[in-house]
Amino acid sequence: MAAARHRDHFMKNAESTTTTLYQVASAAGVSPATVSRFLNGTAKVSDDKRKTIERVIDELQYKPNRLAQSLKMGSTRTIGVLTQALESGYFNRAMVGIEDAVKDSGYALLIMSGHWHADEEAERVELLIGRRVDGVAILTGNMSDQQILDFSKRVPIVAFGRKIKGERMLGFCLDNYRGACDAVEFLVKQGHRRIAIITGPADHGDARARLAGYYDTLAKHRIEVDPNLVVAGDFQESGGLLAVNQLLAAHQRFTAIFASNDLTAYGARLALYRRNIRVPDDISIVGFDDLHSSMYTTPPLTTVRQPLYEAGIGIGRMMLSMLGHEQPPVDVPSLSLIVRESVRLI
Amino acid sequence: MAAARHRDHFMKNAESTTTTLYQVASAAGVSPATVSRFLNGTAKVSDDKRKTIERVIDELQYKPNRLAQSLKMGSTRTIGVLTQALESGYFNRAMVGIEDAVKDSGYALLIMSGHWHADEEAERVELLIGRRVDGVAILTGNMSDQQILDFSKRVPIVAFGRKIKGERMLGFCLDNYRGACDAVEFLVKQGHRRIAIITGPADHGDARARLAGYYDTLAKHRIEVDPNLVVAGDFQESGGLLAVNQLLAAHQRFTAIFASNDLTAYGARLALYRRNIRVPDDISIVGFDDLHSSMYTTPPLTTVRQPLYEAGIGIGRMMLSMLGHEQPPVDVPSLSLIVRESVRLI
DNA sequence: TTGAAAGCGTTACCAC
DNA sequence: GTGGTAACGCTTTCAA
Repeated sequence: MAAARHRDHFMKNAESTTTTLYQVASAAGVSPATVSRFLNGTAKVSDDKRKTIERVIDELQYKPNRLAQSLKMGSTRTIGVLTQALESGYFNRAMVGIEDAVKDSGYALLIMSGHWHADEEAERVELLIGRRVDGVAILTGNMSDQQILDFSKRVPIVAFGRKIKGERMLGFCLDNYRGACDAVEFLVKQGHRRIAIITGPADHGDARARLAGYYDTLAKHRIEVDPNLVVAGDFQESGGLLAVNQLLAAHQRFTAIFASNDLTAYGARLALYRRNIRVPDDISIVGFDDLHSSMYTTPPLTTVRQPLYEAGIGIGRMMLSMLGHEQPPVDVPSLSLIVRESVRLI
Repeated sequence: MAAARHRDHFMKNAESTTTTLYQVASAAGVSPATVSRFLNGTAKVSDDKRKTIERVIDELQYKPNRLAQSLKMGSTRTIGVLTQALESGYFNRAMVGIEDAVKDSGYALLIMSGHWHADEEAERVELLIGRRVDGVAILTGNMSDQQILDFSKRVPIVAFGRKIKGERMLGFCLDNYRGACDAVEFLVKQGHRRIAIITGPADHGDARARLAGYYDTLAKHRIEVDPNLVVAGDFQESGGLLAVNQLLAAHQRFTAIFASNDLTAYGARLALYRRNIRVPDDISIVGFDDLHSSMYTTPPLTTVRQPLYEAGIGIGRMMLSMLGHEQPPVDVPSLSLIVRESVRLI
């Protein structure tokens, strides 16, 4: 499809005639100020004038130009959102929450993704600010806290996955550590002692918290951790698959796997399937995140649910409230273990 | 978390001082016009002036106000995207394509979702237009072609999943019918005769095309279709699950299931798992879409791949080219059957 | 209640 | 090359 060819065709008649408030005013025989006042309810407008203005407005199909409004008022009524990947079920769950939170506020979301790359993230935020968003929501990522704090001098920020707080900046986290403790605790309670963990990226805060939860819970139960059972993943299915292959190739003995996130669990589960190792009969698996699809894996995955949607609502509301709009309180539930069918009692 | 409480704290010192081009001009001892010319390379600027301007600009950390630019130039360099759900792996794959296509163009994406509801979709497009996007990309949805055509009088549109064409509007589809034919053909070639289909929503064009492919392919092979084997789904996992339950409860005989999309296949697969029916040993499944996760289901799903990413690239490029930016051609590959492990030869 | 007019921060035309 | 200045479409004093 030679896209370029369409150009000439489409460029002509590109001038959609836009009605301006000024035109409405003169057609209605009043001043622009009056029309503006009518539109915004800024002041009382006499009944007869209001009538004609109303009529003219829909005769002319007048729609205010938000650009001009924004320029004048210094607010675009737009919230920038820095996500990491448009295709991530994890982030998008939160995104839906944000979307719902701002739905009726007149704010729109300007979404950009940083792909877990600090430089790219900073560049996107810069872009967002350049576009004069009223605030930006940052979903985790790899920028330093200081970078974000600096940005918050230029624009209000709410950061998800950070505990930083500042003048015009709010940050909040879910307790990944506790979630991981719960998961491992559960495994232990089900009689598992040799529990492998497939970690997330080493530079990822959440991944580290989950790993810490693993270590500490094992320690708490005086279970010695076998370093051979902690193997690196990457929060992707492929990493989980590779990790299990590696475990198996090295003939490690283990009865359960704690996958640092659900995607990892999916990969792990496939690796097991390939070798005819049954889940949970032979090996138990617990994941982390509770992606929607974890309800439909075979077997359905026991996993730690992150209240991402609620977190999204929280993010949206916090932003709105920083922007001066009264918001109802939101309580983000804590992480909770969802017991399904991928763990067996031994 | 009582979001409202933060307000007072954050509202003060909300006035970030923004440097304007005018300030740069006077600090550099030149006219605004000159600064503008320098910034945009619109005309030659003498070396000494350029030097001072450059210096002043980064002393003052000047960043042009895009709002003012947009107002003046009549272009926001923003493309509106109407998707259906922020959380859909299907749409988001295309979204990533769009994102990549416009990445270096200076355009940003303003994304809104219509949730498959014609009214909401129209409302969003209206919002998008109100925000003066330069063009809008519409990803399927339930608006009528005429509605879209009407919108295209106000703003350039590229519509994915529609075959309509207009003055300032381009539409293109993937060939769902052919894809479905390929899927069913494959099943038949593998020896299946009693093939159930779990359909998508009846009012969904793609779903209907897939159903038609099912009927026609069976007919082509002189296989009589048993109406009991066509059961309704909803493009969600739950629908697939229910459908299979229904099939099984009615004691229908069948050796294969054609799921109208991958989510449906996941649900179907779980229903089978619950009854200890093996896939593909007892029942074969083929899906449609080839979501990323279909590579990691157990067994990995045989499915029809939709080149959504490439379609996204196409959408982005078509948009850009309608907007007057020369674009490289893109060829969107056709649908193709990805044979994995969920179908058995009988 | 209403209007005139001064911006908001740019760009671009018209002179010089 | 460069400066003055009129827009772009709106909101909001300030007067009347």
